Amino acid sequence: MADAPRQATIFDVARLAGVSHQTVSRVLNDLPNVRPATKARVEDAIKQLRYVPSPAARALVTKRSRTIGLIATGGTEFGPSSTVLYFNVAARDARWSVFTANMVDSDPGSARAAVEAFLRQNVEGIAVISGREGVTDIVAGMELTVPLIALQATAHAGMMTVGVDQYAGGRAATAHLIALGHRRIAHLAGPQDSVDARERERGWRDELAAAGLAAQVVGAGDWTPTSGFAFGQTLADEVTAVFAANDQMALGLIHAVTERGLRVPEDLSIVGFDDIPEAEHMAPPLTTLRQDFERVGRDMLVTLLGRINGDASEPMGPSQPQLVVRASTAEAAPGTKTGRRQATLAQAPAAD
Amino acid sequence: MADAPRQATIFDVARLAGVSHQTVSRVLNDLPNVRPATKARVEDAIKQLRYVPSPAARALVTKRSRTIGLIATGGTEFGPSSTVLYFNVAARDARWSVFTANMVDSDPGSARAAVEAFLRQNVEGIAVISGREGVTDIVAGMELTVPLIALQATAHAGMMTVGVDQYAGGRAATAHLIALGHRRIAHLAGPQDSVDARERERGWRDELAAAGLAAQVVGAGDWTPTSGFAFGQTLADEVTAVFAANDQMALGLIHAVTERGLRVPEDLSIVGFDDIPEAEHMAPPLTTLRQDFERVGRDMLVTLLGRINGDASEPMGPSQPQLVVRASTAEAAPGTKTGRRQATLAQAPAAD
DNA sequence: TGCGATCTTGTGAGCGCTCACATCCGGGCT
DNA sequence: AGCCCGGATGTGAGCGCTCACAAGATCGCA
Repeated sequence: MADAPRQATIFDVARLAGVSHQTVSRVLNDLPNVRPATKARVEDAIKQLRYVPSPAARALVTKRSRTIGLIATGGTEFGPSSTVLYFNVAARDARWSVFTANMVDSDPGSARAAVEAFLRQNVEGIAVISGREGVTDIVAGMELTVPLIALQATAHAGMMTVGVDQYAGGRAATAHLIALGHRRIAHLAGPQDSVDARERERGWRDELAAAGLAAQVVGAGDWTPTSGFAFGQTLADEVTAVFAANDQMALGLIHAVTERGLRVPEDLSIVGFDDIPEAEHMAPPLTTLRQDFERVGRDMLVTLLGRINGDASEPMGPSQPQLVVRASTAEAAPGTKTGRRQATLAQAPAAD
Repeated sequence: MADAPRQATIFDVARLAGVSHQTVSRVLNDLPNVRPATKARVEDAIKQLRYVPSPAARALVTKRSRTIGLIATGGTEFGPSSTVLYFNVAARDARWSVFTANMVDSDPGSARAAVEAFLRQNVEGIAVISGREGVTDIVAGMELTVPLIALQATAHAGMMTVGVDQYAGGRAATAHLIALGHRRIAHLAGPQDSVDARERERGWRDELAAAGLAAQVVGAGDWTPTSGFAFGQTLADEVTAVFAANDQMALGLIHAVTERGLRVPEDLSIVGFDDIPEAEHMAPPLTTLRQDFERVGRDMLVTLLGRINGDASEPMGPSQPQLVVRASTAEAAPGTKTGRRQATLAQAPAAD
């Protein structure tokens, strides 16, 4: 309900300012060769009429829209959703609009359909925030006419990526455990269609190899606490430490092993990944690798806008995850590395 | 890189089909009075040319855009982000596009700016997924010319709401604790600018009153685990149960009281709210109230589209949260309700 | 003082579509 | 056979803007 006196058009402004519509357009687009006095008059008229240019009309003729399409998978997981959040925030700061398409499944058809819908809307760039290789591949394979940016993933021609060095994170997590004296370090990996998951696993393997240790026990979860729980139920006894590919799985894992009578970290050290807000308050507080999702989201936007504006420079390299040591990791028990299953006898509560 | 033989226009289709552009338009918009044979010819041409109508041109003349603006606050919290997710999914299913504006702060100016940007883009409706009263108020106060929908919140003229019955959830949580024999039931509320938080608190108060119990201890957190932790550090001894306004705060609370030597649920029962994926695997698994965010997101979209299409029917009523009983609540210890601080002596680990 | 070079401003077309209206066609009626 | 009516199709205008170009104003220099 309102005063609907028809939005003012560029002609209304021109008339009020006593100039031609083209001059108004010049002012609008900040083109040179407009006398300051004229410019001021026009700006005045604009303000007076509360005029705002029509994006539709503008898009119709310029084929530009100041709009970006964003494809996101990962549901409500902390990492993806933070990245999406800050991508959006950065876009708004830059006065760009963003269309979002969330995929719950990784149905290739719907990814393709989303891209086509974006293109139809004249988006000037597309961002893919998805760990799922499939989705990124589909989009990258579409011979887009607009710049495309994705989270670090397998490289595709013409596609830029931004992200966090997952491999380094995997190594750091493992190195931390090795430094504590652990020798049997299992890995609870993420889903295999996630590049991040594979990179973390590769870091774990390489770090283990560098220390002359064998990489044996590896399980694959699906990022959920429940999959971590399942892994914990079947974990072999001789393992003294686990590097879980994310914090949520670490939580489920802790739950499972605690239920089996093991203590964390006395009997089993656990490292997570992400540093979700809950990590600090888990029982015990979780040692993990923090990723700077805010930075990733912003970098993606900035890099994409740069490319849209013809800036051919390379995107900035991946940022480094940061090890946050809390209470879920401890020195490996010296001496025997088996038979600790029975060790869970009562102790007086430790004072602070 | 690409074949850029200029997108086909409606005229190209018309020429190929041997009809006028207007007939093509009729087919496009599914208008009556087109001979089936003609229609078929046109559809054929469309397919052949891979023609897709230009939203910009269409929007320019119709003032419609098949686009919705979504304002979201709440960052990466599970509830809001799930709701946003399913709203987006439902929109895509309905072949509508959605612009998203995330607010990190509740700066009134930026909410207003977001709405104006939406309007400029000819959005046909606006949705606000925000617990923060401020944001909703701002938008509701803007005399929009398009339908507006928001999460359940204070009613505003012309604004529809959809949501979950938070009050009922508060009562159910409290009733559960009362049924277990608790008499000193504290509440850890959410931020006071959240209608949901206040409704949950009101439910707690009313249920307590209905049972003839006094509502004394109440703290206000900010939804984060850390604020729950702080509350737990200062919780009075005589309290035997806490209803926390969300699961994350419950987690921090558990952490704090555990650190103080209390056991959950033996010494303190705790109920959360939301049923985040982590709840099931907390230590102990959390009793909580599940909200169906997927339904809320979908309902918002459906209701909004209905209103856009002139459907004046009332939105469906709020859905009911569901109590999920896990291990963080137990019968109140009979007899003394004080002095239990010292009770945390060692016990043999319970077998399954 | 005059004429081209330069700055400033205006004019017209057209982006791709829908809307309002005009025109055409065939069949049922007298 | 002639006429009217309604379904099928075509015509032209115009949404609000930018682009290419033309024209007018200004200035410098000889």
